[in-house]
Amino acid sequence: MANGKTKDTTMSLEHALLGFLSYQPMTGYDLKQHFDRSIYYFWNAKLSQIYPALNRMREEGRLTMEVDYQEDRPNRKVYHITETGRAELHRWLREPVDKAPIRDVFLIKIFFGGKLEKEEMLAQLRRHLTLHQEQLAAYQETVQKAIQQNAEVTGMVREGFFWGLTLEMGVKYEQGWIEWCQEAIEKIGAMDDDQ
Amino acid sequence: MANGKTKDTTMSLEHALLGFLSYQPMTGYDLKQHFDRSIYYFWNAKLSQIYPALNRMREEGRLTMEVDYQEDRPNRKVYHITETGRAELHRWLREPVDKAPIRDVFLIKIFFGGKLEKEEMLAQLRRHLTLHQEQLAAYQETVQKAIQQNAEVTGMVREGFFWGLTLEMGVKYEQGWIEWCQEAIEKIGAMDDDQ
DNA sequence: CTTATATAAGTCACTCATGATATATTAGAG
DNA sequence: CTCTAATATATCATGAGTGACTTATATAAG
Repeated sequence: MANGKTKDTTMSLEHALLGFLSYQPMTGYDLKQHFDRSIYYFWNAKLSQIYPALNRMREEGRLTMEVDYQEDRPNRKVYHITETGRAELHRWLREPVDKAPIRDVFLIKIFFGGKLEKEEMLAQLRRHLTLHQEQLAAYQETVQKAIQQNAEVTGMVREGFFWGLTLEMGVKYEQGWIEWCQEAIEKIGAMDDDQ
Repeated sequence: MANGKTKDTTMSLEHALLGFLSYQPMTGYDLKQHFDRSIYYFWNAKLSQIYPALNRMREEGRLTMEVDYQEDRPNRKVYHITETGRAELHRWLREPVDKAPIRDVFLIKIFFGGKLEKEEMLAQLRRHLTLHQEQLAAYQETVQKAIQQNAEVTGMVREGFFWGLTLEMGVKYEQGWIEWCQEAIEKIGAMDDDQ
């Protein structure tokens, strides 16, 4: 308790917002679109979380806000990152981070799977296999192209490389689950029915 | 809004507690030990979460509580699963579940990695590679043995099979990360320094 | 002789995140 | 001609989870 200020080492949402605002000024609504179109598969937030976060960061001087008056539509509150904000983003990006805990409800159901009939368990596994296969296909089709296009249009080649890296992790993750589901289905299929 | 009661479709912690209590009656403290020694790598909880959860479930009739008076130690509150509790556990286990979202802070840092110097990025990746290698080793040594022993001692062979399945997923998960980190380090190493 | 760990039970304040709801306008589909 | 989706902002209730703290006693390690 020597340092007094605990501040924050995490605050992932706020830093993700800073990250997008470091590319260009945006409204809360715009930011939500960016989440939904790029990092949604490993981080996302509702508008009800984004707006208070922007206000907090404005109070801390990491952002400034400018009102874009519109006659036919609701006014846009456009947020700009400040130098303080950029410095904080860079500080946070360099800071080491622990690996994320898994926290998967499905694995609890597998762990206590001995309580279920063979067929009930297989139904759960087959359903999950399909979900992961669909997600993999989505990554390889939709997201892949979205990232490529964005990198080309904006000319952010270096950035595009890192966007691609996260996508590759997503692909690897889904492939792992698919393999595991297939192996598990095989093993359970080979089990004695009375066991 | 036709059904009135929203109740719960998730409530994973409560059902995990029911799962362990379906093996044998236990105290809150015992349950915490079981979490820490088996499913901690994909689900865990603090005692401050477990105690209120047990009280809620007792009020709902899924558990009964019996006080085990001790002279030299604090009294033990031993929780027993009821028939209602067993039925609810079985219902929940059969219920289909969505795949868990990834939610990994490290991937946010990778996504905005274009802001960092090549060496800063490599430091992050090397550190993460080590973390996942250590976790993999822990799974293959400690956890593997713990599950095997428990299955043998308790004679829960069928259960042990499912415990093993979750561990295999843990291993696959870590292997995926390790491969990805190695590939990412290689690619970044091969990048032009001025890029 | 002191400190740390294990056993055993909790409470309380706080953060993070979700879901529901409100308000206001326009463009487009049925 | 009505209804829905999209644009844009925001509040409120609730739930899940963490961390700090409290109260005891027994034992093991330094």
